[in-house]
Amino acid sequence: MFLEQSGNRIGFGEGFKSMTINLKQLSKLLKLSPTTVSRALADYPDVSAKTRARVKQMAIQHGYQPNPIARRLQKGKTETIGIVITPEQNYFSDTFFIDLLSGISNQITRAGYELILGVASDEEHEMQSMRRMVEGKRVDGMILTLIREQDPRVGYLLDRDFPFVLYGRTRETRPYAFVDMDGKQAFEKACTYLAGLGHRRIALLNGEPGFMFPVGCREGYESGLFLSGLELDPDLVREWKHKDPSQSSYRWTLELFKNENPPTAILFQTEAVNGIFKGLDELDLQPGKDVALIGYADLEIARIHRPSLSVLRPQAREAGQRVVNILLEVIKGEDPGKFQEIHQVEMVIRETSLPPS
Amino acid sequence: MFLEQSGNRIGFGEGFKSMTINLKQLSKLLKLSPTTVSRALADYPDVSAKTRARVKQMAIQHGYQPNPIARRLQKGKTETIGIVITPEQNYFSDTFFIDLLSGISNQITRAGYELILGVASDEEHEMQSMRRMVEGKRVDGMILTLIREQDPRVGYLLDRDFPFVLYGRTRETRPYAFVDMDGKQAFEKACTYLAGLGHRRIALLNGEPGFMFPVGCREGYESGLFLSGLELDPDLVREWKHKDPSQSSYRWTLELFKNENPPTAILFQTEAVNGIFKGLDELDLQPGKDVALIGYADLEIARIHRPSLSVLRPQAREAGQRVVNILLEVIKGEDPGKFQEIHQVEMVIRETSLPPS
DNA sequence: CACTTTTCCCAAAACGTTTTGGAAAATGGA
DNA sequence: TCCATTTTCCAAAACGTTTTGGGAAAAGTG
Repeated sequence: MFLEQSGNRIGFGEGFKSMTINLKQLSKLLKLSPTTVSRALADYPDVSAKTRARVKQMAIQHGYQPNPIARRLQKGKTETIGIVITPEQNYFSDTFFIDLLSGISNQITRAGYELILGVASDEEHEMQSMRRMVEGKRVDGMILTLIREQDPRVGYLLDRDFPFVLYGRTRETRPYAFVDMDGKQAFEKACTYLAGLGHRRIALLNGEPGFMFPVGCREGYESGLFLSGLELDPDLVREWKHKDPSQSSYRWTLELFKNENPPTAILFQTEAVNGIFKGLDELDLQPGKDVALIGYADLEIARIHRPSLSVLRPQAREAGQRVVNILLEVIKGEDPGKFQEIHQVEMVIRETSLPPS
Repeated sequence: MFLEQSGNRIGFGEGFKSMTINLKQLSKLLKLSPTTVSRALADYPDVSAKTRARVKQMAIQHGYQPNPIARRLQKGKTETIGIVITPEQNYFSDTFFIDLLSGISNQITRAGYELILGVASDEEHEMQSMRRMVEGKRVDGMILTLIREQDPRVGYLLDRDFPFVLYGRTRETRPYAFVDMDGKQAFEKACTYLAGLGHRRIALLNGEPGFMFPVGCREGYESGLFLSGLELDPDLVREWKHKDPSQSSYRWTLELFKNENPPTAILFQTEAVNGIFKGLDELDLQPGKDVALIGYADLEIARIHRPSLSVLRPQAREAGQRVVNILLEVIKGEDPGKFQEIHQVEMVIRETSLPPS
C-alpha cells in the first residue's frame, strides 16, 4: 500500500512565512534603538565599529531583510523600473531580445531595483500600460524598445520630465538619453565588404518602415554603395513586416529576382532569414554560393544553418546593462542629454559571404 | 542655420512631475477628512451618496491616484507577483511563451497587481532570483514555468507555505496548484491519428529529459501506439536538448533514418522543426510526402512553411490567464490543492499529415 | 579642572495610505 | 418632546522603514 505517500506534514504550514523579522524586533533583540540598527546596517559613520559588527552579525543570524515597501515609502522612490513589450512585433523571435532583457535584468537586480513588465497587444495598449506605470507612481523610470520614427511615448515622457532611456533612437529635437546600435556603420561595413569581393548588385531587405532602426540601415547601405562607387537601384530595396517577417521576406525575395539584372548579394535583418532561404530555395539558388548573404543579429539559425550565415553581431547584453546604468543616473537627476551612446557592431564572416560566381 | 533646433523649453522641466496630488491634499480641497475620502473612493457604505459622488468627481478632476506603495505598506501586501525566466533554455523561440506571458500580464494588470520579472542565466541563478523575491518580501506569489521532474523550487515554496502556481507539473506528493497542458492526451491523439492513416512506424523526437513535459508526451505516444495495436520500438524515440534544439534534432533525425526499418511519421515539439527539416532535406525526403509530421505548438514557422505543418495547438494565452486567477485565489488563502487544471490541446491538421506513400 | 570637540546613540517625525473605534448629527418612533 | 436608532463623518493608530535634530558620554585640549 502507498499510504505513506499522502505525505501530510502536520504543523508545517503557516508560521514559516511570518518568521521574517522586523527592524523593531531586531533592535529589541540587540537592546538598541531602531535608528541605530538602521544606521549600522547602512554603514553610517556615527555608529561604532563594535556595535555595527554586532548588529550585522545579528541581522544575518536572523535573516533580517528590510521591508522594501516600507523603505520605498520613506525614501519616496519605487526602486522599480518599467518596460513594456508587444508580442505582435515578434521581438521574441530569438535570443536577441532575451539577451537585451537579460542584461537589463541583471543590472537592475544588482542595483537592488525591480523590473516590472507590461505586455501590450498593440500600440494603444502599449501607451496605456506605460501611463499606468508612470501616472500610477509604480516606477521611477522607463526603458523603451522598438522605437518608431515618430514615437509618442518619447514626447509623453519628455513632457512630464519623467526619467527614461531608449534602446534605439527617434526623431526628437529635445535632448534625451539613448543607447543605440550603429546600424548605419554596420550596414555600410557589410556593403563595402561585399562590394570589395566584387559584388555589383547588392540588395537590401530592410525592416518595417515607420520604425527608426531601418532608417540607419538604409543610410549605411546607401553610404556603402557610394563609397564603393556603386549606384543605388531602388528596385533592389524592399521592406518586410514585423507581423510576419518570414512571409513578407519570402515574397520580396522572389520579387527581387524578377529583376532583369538580379542581385548577387542581399543585406537584411536576420529575423527575415527564413523567408529568404525559402525564396532562394524556390528559385533554385544556393545561399552563399549563388547569392551572398549578410544578416543583422547573430541568431541561433545563423550559426546552425549550412552554409552558416555571415552576420553583423550587436552585443545585446552589454547594451541592456548600459541602458540600466544610464537610467539610474538619469533617475538620480543627471542630465539625460549627456547619455547618448552609439555602440559599434562587429561583423562575423562565415560561409555566406563569398565573391560572386 | 539650425539654431532653433536646440529646442530649449525653459521652465518646462521640474514641477510637472510633482503635480501628482495627495490624499491629504485632496481631502483638504474637499474639506473632508482623509478617512472619509479614502472610504468614499473605496465605496464604503458609511459615506453618503452625495459626498461619495463629490469625492469621486474631484478625484477624477485632479487625476488623483492613491500611492500604491503607501497602500501596500498599510495592507501588508506587495500586490506583486514574480516570474523568473532563463534564456538558456530558449523558451523564447517563438510566440508560444510570449503568448503565455501576455495572458499572465493582462490578468495581473486587471487585478491591479504588478508583474516583476527576473532573468536568470542558469538553474542556480534561477533559484537565487526567486529567493530574492520571496525572502526579500518583494512578491505575494510566484509563477513557475519550465518545470523539471524534480524541481527544487517547488519544495522550497511548499516548505515555507508561500503562494505559487505552476505552469506545468512536477513529481511532488504534497498538494499544489498548477495549470498544465494535456501533453499525454495530445500526443495520444496525434499518434492514433497517424496510425489511423496507416502509419506503422511512428517516431517520437521528444523534449529534454529531466523536464516534466516530455514525460507526458512519451506516455501519450506509448498509449497511442498501444491503442492502435502498434509496438513500441525504442529505436524510434530520441530526445533533443534545450540548448540547441535545431542542432540536436538535426542529428537525431539523421539517426532515425539509419534504422533499417525507418519511420514514416515523426511526432515532436515544434521548437525542433528546423533541425528536422534540415535532416530530411539532407536525406532527400520531402516533409509531408515521404514523412508525416505533427508538431506540438503552433509556431509561426508551422503556418508559413510549405507544406504547412500539422500541429497540436496549446492555448497559451488562456493558460496564462488561468494561472494568474488561480494564484490570486491562493494568495487570498484558498487551498492550492483545489486548483489543478489540465487543459485540452486541439489538433490542427494541415499538410504534413498524409497517409504513408 | 574646565572647556571644547568628538563619538555614539536615540526619540520623534515623516512617507501616504487604510483600518479601528468611536462621536456627532440626523432620523424615526412613542 | 424624548429616547433609540441610523446615518454620516472623523481622529488616531498602524504598516516598517529612514531621516532629522539633537543629547549624553567619552575623549581631547588648555
